[in-house]
Amino acid sequence: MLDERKLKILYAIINSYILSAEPIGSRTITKQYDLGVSSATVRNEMSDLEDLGYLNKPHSSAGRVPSDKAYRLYVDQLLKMIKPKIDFDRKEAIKKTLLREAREMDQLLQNSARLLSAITSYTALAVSPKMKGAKIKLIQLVPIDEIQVLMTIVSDTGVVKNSIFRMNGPISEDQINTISNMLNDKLKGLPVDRINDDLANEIIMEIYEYKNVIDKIIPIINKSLEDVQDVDIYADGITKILDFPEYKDLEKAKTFISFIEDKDTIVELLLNNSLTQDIEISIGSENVYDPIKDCSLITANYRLGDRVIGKIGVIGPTRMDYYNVINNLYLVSINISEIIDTLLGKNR
Amino acid sequence: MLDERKLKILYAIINSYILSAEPIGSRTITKQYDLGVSSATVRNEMSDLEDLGYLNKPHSSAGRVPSDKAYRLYVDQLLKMIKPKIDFDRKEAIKKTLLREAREMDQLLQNSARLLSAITSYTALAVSPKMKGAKIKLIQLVPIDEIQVLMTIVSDTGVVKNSIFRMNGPISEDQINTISNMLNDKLKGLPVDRINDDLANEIIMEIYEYKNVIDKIIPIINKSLEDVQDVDIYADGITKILDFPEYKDLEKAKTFISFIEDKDTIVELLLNNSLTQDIEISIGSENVYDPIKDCSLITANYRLGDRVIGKIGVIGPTRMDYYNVINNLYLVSINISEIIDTLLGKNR
DNA sequence: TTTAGCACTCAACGACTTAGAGTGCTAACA
DNA sequence: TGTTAGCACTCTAAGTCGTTGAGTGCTAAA
Repeated sequence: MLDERKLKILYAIINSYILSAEPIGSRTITKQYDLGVSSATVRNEMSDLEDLGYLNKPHSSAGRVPSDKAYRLYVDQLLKMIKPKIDFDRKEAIKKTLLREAREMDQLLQNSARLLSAITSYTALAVSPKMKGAKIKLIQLVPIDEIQVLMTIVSDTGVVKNSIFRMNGPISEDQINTISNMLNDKLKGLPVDRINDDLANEIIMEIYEYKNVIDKIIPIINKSLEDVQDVDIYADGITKILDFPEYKDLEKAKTFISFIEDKDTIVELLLNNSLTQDIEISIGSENVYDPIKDCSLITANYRLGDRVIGKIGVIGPTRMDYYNVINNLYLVSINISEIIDTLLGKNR
Repeated sequence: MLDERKLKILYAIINSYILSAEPIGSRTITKQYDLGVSSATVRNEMSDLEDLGYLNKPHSSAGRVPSDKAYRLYVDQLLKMIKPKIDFDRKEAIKKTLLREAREMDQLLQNSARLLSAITSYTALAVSPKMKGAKIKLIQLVPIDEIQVLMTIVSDTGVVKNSIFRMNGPISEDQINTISNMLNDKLKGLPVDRINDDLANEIIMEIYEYKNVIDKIIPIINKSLEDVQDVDIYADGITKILDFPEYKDLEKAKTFISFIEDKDTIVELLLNNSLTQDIEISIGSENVYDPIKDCSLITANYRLGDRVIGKIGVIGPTRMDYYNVINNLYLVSINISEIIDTLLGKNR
């Protein structure tokens, strides 16, 4: 669509703007890049690029700024070239950092967010493996005392969730154990979100002698299972956004930080888009949520085996260093998948 | 030390400054408060108060600003008058809000932070019950598969901690159960921080037939117990600090937010001071940590029975609305204690 | 089609002025 | 001796104004 010279000029502007955050003029381009044409020519081309929607002018006597459309073009190009080459030394170095003091999933993800934010100097996000779609590996009830019972659920994605509930009346250890075994037999291997009323009734039929107890327990379990579906969010480098001139405005900064602080929205942000692409990028106005309509979000999946179970992401101004972010996000994500495999793998 | 008129003028200045955040001049005082003297007299008194260290001047032709010493005087006075009266309607209203969707400890504390921040319009903090000093109510090992074992520890403060570890080789369910029962017998009722090498050796002696296995498990358990001592931090309203004119400076705002984001420091901040006083206040330079040397921190304890197990707090500019904060913090804290008692109580 | 030249635009910056709030001192007063 | 009116003085905040410089867009020539 764009001829080669226009593309060259556009990329030059994007590169300069990513570095300087200041509107780029025609002379800056001709001085910094050897295009073999004069600034007047560049000026004409820039005017065309503006008409085509790739550039914007903050005001009539300022230079040009890339539009979201320009970044989109640029990023799509980038994605084609970036994937094939993985720097293995770099990958192993990242792995080493990720494993530092990370014996469990939560520390692994915490480390990932921290590392990503440190490398990229943007805000980094990570979401813990989602229970939805995960299979129950272990469900267990343990009496804590006469009326309190601890329910523990372990998923095949390595997530452990606890829930304490109280019975209406005393209940014996034997009763609890019987029910616990029963539940385990029935539910092991099932997807978490398949536990519904029908299944509950089936369980009740099976151990009818404990009907009274089960009747009381099932709704509690169901309620607990709702909580169990919760995922955790790890965010790091939230204040880094304040370093960028586009966020020198306090009101903007506040909106952004509040947005990142809101766990529920971030979960939606990360999990509500498709899980098919390895690297997902939404630029500026492509974002659904108002507070980040002048940010870009880049996310990557991590997996257990071949199943996508969670996401990590980086969010920053639209003029972010896409190359650096995409590269590192990708490296971190495949490292996470590998580490999870060694933590949980070998045994499905 | 200060005569009555000086006190009256000082309090007037503090009150005005809390509201306006702007240096207070002698005329402002005489207009807003009926002191029965002229601005010239007030001027003389203010000069004295400055010499005594209760007031500061931003520059020679500006009004005066209260010093930390002034706030300390003011707050100590306030504390004497505030405690006795508890508004029971208000207390119950707060309780209702705290209990909304709060079936478990983490939600209760989350709600507390949210509510406190909403009421006070400052940043609110809550720390989950500390394991240190808590007694083990239940410790349990469950095999997840051939080599993975889930350890669950429940404390009498209602904290549940999980830890998954892998054995070097396969281990039978019976073995795990025997060890689990053994540990439970030995450790139940003991303070978490009393589990050390001596005790480990004792346990090993007792079930010598499993020595090989126990030898492998004990260090893993010890390592896990370290993690178990971790507490969680709930923060809410971090960005509220940006609403105050004293934080219009981006660099200051950044330092503050980064400080609040650093979980480890916040844990120290909340737990490292004495637990004896119900309400603890540190004003400006009284704070140990540089980033909050122009903030005031007010904390309150919450309890299980008569044992202090955690803290909540509010942090804001030194010119905070101490009366409002102290009052609400106190109400929230006694509500938390009451709710914890009904959640865990009756059974020590 | 490209380019040199030039008039025009506009934000950013510094210099300057003004307004206003406040202080501190002095001298008079109760 | 404490209080107060009066006044000169100080200093910041806000507004005005000209200047600078980067940049554009148009025109006409190469």
